[in-house]
Amino acid sequence: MKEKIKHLILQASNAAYLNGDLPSKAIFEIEVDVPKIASHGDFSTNMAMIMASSQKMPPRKIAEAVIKNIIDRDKILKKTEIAGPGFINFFINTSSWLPVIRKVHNENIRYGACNIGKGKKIQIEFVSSNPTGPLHVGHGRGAAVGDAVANILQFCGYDVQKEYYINDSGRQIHTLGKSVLLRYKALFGEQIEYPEDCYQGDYVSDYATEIKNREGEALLNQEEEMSIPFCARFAAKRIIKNIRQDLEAFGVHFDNWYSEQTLYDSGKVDAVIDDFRNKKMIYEKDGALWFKTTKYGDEKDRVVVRKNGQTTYFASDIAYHQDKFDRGFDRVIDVWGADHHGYISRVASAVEASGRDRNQFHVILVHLVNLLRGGEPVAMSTRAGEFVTLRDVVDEVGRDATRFIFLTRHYESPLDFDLELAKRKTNDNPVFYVQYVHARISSIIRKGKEDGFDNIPWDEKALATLNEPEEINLMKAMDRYPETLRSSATYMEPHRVTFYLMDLASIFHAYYNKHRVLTDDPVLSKGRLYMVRAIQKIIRNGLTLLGVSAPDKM
RNA sequence: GCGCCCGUAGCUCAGUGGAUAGAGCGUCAGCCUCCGGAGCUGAAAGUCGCUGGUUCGAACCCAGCCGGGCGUACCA
Repeated sequence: MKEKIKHLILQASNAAYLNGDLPSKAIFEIEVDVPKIASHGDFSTNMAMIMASSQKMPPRKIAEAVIKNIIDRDKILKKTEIAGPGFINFFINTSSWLPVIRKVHNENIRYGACNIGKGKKIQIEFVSSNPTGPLHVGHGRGAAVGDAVANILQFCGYDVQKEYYINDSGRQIHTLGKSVLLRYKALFGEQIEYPEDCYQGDYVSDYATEIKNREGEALLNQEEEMSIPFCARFAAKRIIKNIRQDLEAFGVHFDNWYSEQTLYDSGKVDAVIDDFRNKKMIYEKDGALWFKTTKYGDEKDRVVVRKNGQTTYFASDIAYHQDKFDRGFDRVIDVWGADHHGYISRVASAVEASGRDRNQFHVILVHLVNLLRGGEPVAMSTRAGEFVTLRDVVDEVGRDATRFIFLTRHYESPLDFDLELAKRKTNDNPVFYVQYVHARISSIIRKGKEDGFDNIPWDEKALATLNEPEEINLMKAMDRYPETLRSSATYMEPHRVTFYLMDLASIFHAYYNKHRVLTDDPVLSKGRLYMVRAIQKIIRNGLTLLGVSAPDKM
């Protein structure tokens, strides 16, 4: 509907110029808004105020000229008015809202889809937790955000690939191997000092026991150069498997799992370093190799190869991001924890140095999750091995509530996640509020079938019975869904969908409370059934994009 | 010190140039012979951290302060 209004304004402005009502042809991007106050109409535009200086006319005069030239062929406008300093307010005929219901049914699960992506290949990499321990709630938030963004982008015409980057190389993996080996040795009665910087969780001992059962005491006599990598690979493999299972249980499925180690094995890291050395982007200083990230706005240059000859994480990241683009992605998105924000400029520099445009690379920073139980903070220490894992949370409060709550905030806002609250089935917990709409409508449909309303053919007369204010409100809300998705995709902000669904749910519940769908009048009942079924479809669409189920019964 | 993020109702948060700033929770007052009360209606509640600036118009943009978080490695 908003597009139609924009079209009318554009047409009117051109006509006004042609017949001399407006002196200038200059038409800007026309903004049409839904006013906050109902008395200001269904839509309004500020274009007359924006154009005042270029037209050299007072805004109200411009507004008059535009309104005079509007040709409303479809008779969607009930009236227009000029208000305040120069707003043009548009009031829509109630009957003009009706077609949205037909549209929802016709487009069905594609309702709200668009093609702003134009089929461009886009990769979104998220979670990418180190395989040194189980996923915690923070990773869960990243997973929920990344997955929802991916779904929304897909729905808006991008060709999306979801990737998990496995940091299976470097020091942390070495520490993991060492941790397991020490626990292993302890199983044979060796007196060992277990360092604080080793992984403390019980799972480390579990893997040690498993190795003991399979390999006996073979590792006791090996050099650590052999046994530590063995333990590391053994444990990492199992941890990755568990991570994958936890993510599947959370409803998150990746298209690709990419190993950091393969970047080294294939020589890509070395090749990138050589390449940039030749291009003088990498230079030697104090015995280390530095990348000139300052050239692209970073605060200081960054080390890629340490004095001791070991590469840094940044070295493989340069190769990794170059490889992403080499795989043909037009845009690359990384979802990181907010504590990594200091890393953005150096990776962005590397991307730019590789000849890509800066805005082809985008980082979504997901802020931390405070885990609470009944208002009290839950101890979370990875080192001490005391933490509630994502799996624990999903098992306790359920996948739907967990995912939905993660998406009830902008991702740059810290989030309190209260386990007791998440389990509550009240308005504290909006997931049920939204799902309840779906279940309620299913219930109405079941009841309707008993009353003989089954497979009802399309009937314009029935549709035309819809004219209650609450019904018009619902149609307006349905009409807003495509635009909500578009902005959610453009800004990569899934919480916009979450808020939309809560809003739609609220409007539905109010309607439900005031009016019956199944009435004594069969024509009216049919019309209302069309409408509620359309609402149900949107609720299901939206929840699906967020990775949340839409139950028929609760 | 420098950089990034945040500061909106008692609490948790929406709102990225428009008109009278919204929602949930909490508080108070109401609504079920009827499709699911996991629901609905109403009320009270605000100097949008502070001060300047930009303009017809600022919670939103700019500058400077004040508070909180994070980062500032030859860790990831």
